[in-house]
Amino acid sequence: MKWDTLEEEPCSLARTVAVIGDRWSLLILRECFLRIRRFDEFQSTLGITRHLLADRLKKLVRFGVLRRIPYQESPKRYEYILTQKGLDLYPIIMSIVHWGDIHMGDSRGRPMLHEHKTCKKVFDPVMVCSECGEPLTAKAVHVHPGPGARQSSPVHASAQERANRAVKSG
Amino acid sequence: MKWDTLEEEPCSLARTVAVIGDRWSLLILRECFLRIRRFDEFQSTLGITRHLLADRLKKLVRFGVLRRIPYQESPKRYEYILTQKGLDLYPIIMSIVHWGDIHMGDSRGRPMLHEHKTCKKVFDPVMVCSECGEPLTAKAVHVHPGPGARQSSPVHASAQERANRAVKSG
DNA sequence: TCCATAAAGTTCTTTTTTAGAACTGTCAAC
DNA sequence: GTTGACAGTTCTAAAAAAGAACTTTATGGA
Repeated sequence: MKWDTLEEEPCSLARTVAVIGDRWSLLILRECFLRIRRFDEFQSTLGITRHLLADRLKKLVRFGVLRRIPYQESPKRYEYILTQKGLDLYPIIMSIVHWGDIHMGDSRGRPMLHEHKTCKKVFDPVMVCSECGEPLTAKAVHVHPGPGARQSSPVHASAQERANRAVKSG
Repeated sequence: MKWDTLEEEPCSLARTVAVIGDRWSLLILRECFLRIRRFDEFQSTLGITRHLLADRLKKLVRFGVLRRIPYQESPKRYEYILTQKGLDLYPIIMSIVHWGDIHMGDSRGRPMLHEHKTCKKVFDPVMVCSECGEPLTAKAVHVHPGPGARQSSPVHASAQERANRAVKSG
């Protein structure tokens, strides 16, 4: 599969994975939510190679997740800040962190705690149904094709599979 | 950064990324939640190379996300099913899908719709605070170190950065 | 003037991963 | 006794990442 075709798949997961589905992008976004903004800050905090960092930042800007804005002239320097589209990634980041808290912890306890400014309490994120407010589980959800589904084919068949079908039917 | 040290970082995001932070793992897990279980099913649905699929399945089993169980003898055949640890990834998958629905859609509408069996309605996932039940936003959350945080260092400084520090202080 | 430092990259070479295709082993069915 | 399914493994070529040095544009001293 070519990764540049992934974002065209009729699958919202595949399309999102095209944007943030690699290790560095997720770590970069984590830093963004921790108020990191500048190239060298990302580089020294993450230990990512400068080449890859430049590449990933470019990609995130291209997809509208980050915006590159100048913070000084002569020499021109830029920083990277989350757009609204980027801020909307928060539930993804939080659910990833929460799963790690529950399933990948060591004996020392959680690396970080999250406090809700609204209620002043340390909290966990909970995913609920927008309609009834009940917590969601995989077993309580039924999935069916929507208007953007591909006609009569697997949910996100690959380029390779489409080629296979073309051969079989041709 | 070596990826095999990622899971030891004092950061729940990094630890989770060590397990599911690559494109194929996320796509494989999506298939798992759509009831795909067998090697060739994964392979033909996703178009992943057999080599990588074997590798990723092995990794997910090693981390306890999937369990490899025989479904027939002679010849022995196995299928891969989600453990509870794997099922707990559901909020991550759902929030990824939802972000794609909102931000990566095309004119045709959503590829898939989700119906909550409990209330019988098509829904969106919403992330709320476990303590007060209000929807969460990045700006309303304050992050501070927990008991498992690294002492006086960046949240998830890399092996490279630790080496740098060692050089500076040595 | 010359040197050092800083930020934000780019360039280069080596190493690791991935793609793509074919091959293996074990059985069942025809 | 040949075909086909399943669950992989092996091979080579291509792509991506690691690791380190270099570039550019400017500031701040000695």
